[in-house]
Amino acid sequence: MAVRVRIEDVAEAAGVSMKTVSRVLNREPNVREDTRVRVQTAVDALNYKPHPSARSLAGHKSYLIALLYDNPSPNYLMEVIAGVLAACETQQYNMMMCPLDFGSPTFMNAVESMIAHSQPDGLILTPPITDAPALLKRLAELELAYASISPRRQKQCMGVAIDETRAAFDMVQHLVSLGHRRIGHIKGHPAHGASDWRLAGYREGLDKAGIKFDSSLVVDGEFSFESGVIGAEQLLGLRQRPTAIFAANDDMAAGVIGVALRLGLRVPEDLSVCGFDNTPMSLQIYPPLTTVHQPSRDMGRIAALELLAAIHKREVGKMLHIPYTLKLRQSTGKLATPS
Amino acid sequence: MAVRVRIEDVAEAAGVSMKTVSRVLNREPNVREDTRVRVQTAVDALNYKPHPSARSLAGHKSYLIALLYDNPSPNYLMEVIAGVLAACETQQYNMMMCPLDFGSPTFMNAVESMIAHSQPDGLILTPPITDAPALLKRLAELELAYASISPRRQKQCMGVAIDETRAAFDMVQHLVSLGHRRIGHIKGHPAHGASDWRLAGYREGLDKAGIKFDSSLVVDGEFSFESGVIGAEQLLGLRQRPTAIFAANDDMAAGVIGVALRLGLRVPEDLSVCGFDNTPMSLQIYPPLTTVHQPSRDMGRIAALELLAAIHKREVGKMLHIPYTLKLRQSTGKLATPS
DNA sequence: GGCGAAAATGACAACGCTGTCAATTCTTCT
DNA sequence: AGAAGAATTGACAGCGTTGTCATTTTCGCC
Repeated sequence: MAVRVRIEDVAEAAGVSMKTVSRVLNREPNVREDTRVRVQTAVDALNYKPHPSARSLAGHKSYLIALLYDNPSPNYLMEVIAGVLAACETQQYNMMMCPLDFGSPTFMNAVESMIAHSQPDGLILTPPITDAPALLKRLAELELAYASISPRRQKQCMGVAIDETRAAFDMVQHLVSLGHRRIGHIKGHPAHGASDWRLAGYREGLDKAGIKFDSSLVVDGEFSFESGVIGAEQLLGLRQRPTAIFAANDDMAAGVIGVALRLGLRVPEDLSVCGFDNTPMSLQIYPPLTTVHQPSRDMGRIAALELLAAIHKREVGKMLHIPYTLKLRQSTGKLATPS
Repeated sequence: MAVRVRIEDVAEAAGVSMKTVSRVLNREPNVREDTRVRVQTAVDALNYKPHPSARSLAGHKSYLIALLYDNPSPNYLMEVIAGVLAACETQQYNMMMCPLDFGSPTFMNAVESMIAHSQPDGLILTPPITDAPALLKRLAELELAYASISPRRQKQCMGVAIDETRAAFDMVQHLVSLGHRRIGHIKGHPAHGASDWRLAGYREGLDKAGIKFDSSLVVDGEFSFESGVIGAEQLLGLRQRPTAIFAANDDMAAGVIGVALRLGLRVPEDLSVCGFDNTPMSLQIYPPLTTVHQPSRDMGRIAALELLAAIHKREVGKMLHIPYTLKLRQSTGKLATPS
């Protein structure tokens, strides 16, 4: 590789001092428009790229944001990552990945060590790490900025979320509109706020339709395919079994469909099934799954943009809510025989 | 945060010069054992972490490796990432993610720009980016080290792979052992070496079993669920349809199962289906999919370790082959009625 | 036109570490 | 014991930026 172009070279080419080039590059105020143009021209002509480490060292910033996650769905995380990277690119920032074990006793040690070593300028938290009290407390102490994606307690932090309760509510309304009255629900993992919100939306949906809540129709799950299988076995083993099952995510819904087929039930003629998340898999099973689409990539991008803005302006952002979409597919329908 | 502990502080605590501390930290030779211990003790006592940017600036290294990928399966990529991160952690390295569009005319510009900006010490290439001639040529020019995961041409580069041909061969043998003679194959995306290897293994498997190759039983695919659906419709629409279909990956196999169920065929009683990759989805469809497990996490880890070794020792590594596993599940079986 | 204030620019010292090379200490051999 | 050579250690100058603060230029106004 040819020798590196340095800020000094650009300064000479533009006939200004290094510091002025630095100002232009960092969009600092108090630079005359014509010198700004002159510098920018020199930068482009020389194809100058500032040295990240030098910037970081001199500027007392790492130009790094860390993405904290704990074993989420790869599909979900990859979408979030794509969004965060897109946001970082526009602002000369980098993203580092931080896989963590939320439940582990060394969780906070791992976080401390990561922070001490990498010195990120900010963090992006994904569920369920959004809701680790010890972590949030420590970040406040360190005055380290963070943005949360779908945190449980949304009032007190910056970040982005969708109205999951409303989405679940809409989904139940969809089932009701198809004629279903006995609607089962498989809950999500108790550590995730999403589980509560989706259950709440389920209950509100029943209320709205004037259907009495029946606790035997709600079973525990933990977002995994296997827990969906177990939940489905419980629900479909009931004397009066539900005609529709709303699983709190797609993986569990896939488990439900598997059990239904195994039991000789047709989907959706004998049983309607719906999930939440719109994973790629939801289109790859038979029948394609009715679900809720959460714009994860946008959420990653927006969370990162908020975080970067907060880092620059040193002010707190707000929790942003963005729209979701119901994906109505073939796994839900009217009953073949009127119940 | 408290004021940062610097190498100077450690040096003072240990009663040596900064340079000696640096030597201990970087495992350089020519340090007496007792001073090494003394320094290490001071490092631990003060919980000293070297400042990455300062190290990078002074050492003319970025301590960064870049992971290049183009829209692969999220499941696959997340496994690779986990492996690469694990390897990086042990050596004080960082990983950066580089999503790229392999087919785009700006592909090389994107790469150049990333390299110029981030100055990674090495790259990890994932399929199909492993096989971009322009990229490999440029990396050779730049003398930038890289490790390839499952590249098409394995002789000339460092990296890691499994014997995909042999795995496909084994899979066909499995189908033959169940009594199948008319075995269809849906090919993968032509840009991926894997497509060729798996097809080759399919043909070798037929040869071994003394089954004549029938080109009407091999159809094009491109690794997507949808292409699996189309391929299955072709194969199952044949006058004499196959009794088993070996799809070149799991997504396509899922498409095959969907079509089979839609046509009223039972799996595996009327049709055996198998895939490749052992994605989580392969366990979440009904019936669970027979497939080949590729240890992607290990492959990521090993590729990163090779790369880091090469960066340190400035010497070229070799292509490593590691074992795969056949996952025999319920989507393959004997025919219900002898054909 | 001249004055004071504000805007624009520049000089130079950090930032925290490693490379270089010189200085010191230890070995080994005679 | 002394010399040569090897092993170990240290002093110090960068690495390429930005922060600080001084200096110069421009502007508004009487």
